[in-house]
Amino acid sequence: MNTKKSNYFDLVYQVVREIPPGRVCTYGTIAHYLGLKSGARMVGYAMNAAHTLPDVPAHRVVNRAGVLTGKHHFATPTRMQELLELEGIHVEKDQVQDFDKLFWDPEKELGL
DNA sequence: TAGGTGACCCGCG
DNA sequence: GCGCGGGCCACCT
Repeated sequence: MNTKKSNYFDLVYQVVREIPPGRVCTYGTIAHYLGLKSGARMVGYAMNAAHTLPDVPAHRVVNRAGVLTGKHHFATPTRMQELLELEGIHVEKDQVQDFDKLFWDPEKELGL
């Protein structure tokens, strides 16, 4: 196990990994769920490091507007959208359709 | 060592 | 009601 890695990073990965297929979550929600008063920005940073982990579906994490803000950080700018479509999520112009319905709230789904 | 950036969000004008 | 700017903390160079 890692020893000098920020634990809160792993916490973000844990929540992201808990996101079921065909569902999406937001940075602010994860930050609030973990209690990261640091802000959703830190969650985005964790996603950047998520590239080191194979089981971190960062493509299921989008911003408050349901826009694939971080798609540009994937292997390819279209990788994120492709992955979401494979999950059955309709994405148009880098924007998640029915995002309001596909939204997955950990505090509710996990049963806080 | 120090400075700047960043996959964002909220508040104010 | 809408638009724009600032702010928060941690990682990177």
